[in-house]
Amino acid sequence: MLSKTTEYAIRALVYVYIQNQNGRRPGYKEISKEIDSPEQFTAKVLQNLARAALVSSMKGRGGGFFFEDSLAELSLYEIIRVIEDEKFFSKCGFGLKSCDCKNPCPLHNDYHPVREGFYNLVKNTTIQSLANKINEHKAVLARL
Amino acid sequence: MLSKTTEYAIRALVYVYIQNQNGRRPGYKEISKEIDSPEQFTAKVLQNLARAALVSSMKGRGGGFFFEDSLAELSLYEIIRVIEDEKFFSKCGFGLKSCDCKNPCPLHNDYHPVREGFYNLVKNTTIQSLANKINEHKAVLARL
DNA sequence: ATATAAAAAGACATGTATGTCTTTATATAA
DNA sequence: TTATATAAAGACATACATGTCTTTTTATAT
Repeated sequence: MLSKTTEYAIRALVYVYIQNQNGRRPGYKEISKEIDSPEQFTAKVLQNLARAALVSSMKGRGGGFFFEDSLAELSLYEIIRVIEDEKFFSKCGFGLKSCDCKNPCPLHNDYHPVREGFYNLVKNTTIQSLANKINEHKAVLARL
Repeated sequence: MLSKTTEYAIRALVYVYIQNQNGRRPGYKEISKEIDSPEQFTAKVLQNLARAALVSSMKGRGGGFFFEDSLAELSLYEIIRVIEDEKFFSKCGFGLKSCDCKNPCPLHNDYHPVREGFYNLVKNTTIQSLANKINEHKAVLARL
């Protein structure tokens, strides 16, 4: 459903958020090790996220990745929008150039609610909500 | 959600089925024109479907693609299984190597029903049910 | 100032999905 | 039996996702 790149992005940001809560700014080497993702590739992904201002970074000794304290909750939707291409949420599941309830493809009526379910999921899920589940030991960030 | 290849496969098979009902065996040139897909690539896709015995084909003059009369309903799930890789329906949405209700990733509880919804969709939708919607003018096969 | 640690950047490598072109095999019609 | 129409097959091309390697820039510590 999500691309590997997006998966890395989400896991990385959740890790960054949790470490920030501990007063730390992790670098990409630490991050990739903790979330079990390729180091250099993760660096690229974080670079893109920083360029899109979804996360902040500092170069140099003691630097790393962090969220501004002022930052609002960051939904998975906003991450997907930066990395993939949000057209997923409007695209016809059958591959037609145009398709809606008025002029449906034969899959539309059944596909639409599934797509909406995924849309609601990524709209309502945030880096913070995921981090909370981990902090409460209700889930884990990586499993090797 | 579905790859382009799978979309072509489904649209092609629906067209084949409808034409079979009219006593015809369409070839890949006709099929690709009618479903708006790349001609040679569609030929490859149909070739793979025929090799997997999801559809039958006849070479030579008057040949083309068709379903055996004896054939049971063909679900989208069976097509996906041949073309993509069915692991989608068990894969962790967060990218963890293992993830289930007992040992969940932080996305699991919300993602699981969405994945199940898609699974039920492709399990319950068949080439025949899609063709029926088109025959009843409740939907269309292509829109250019 | 200099060394060090970190992100940023650019070049390159690999794999997979998607797509095209040409040739071959085969069934039917004439 | 020859021509024709068709699927099958193989080689090639392109785009994008994924991943690695090396160099550059920049902030901090000493």
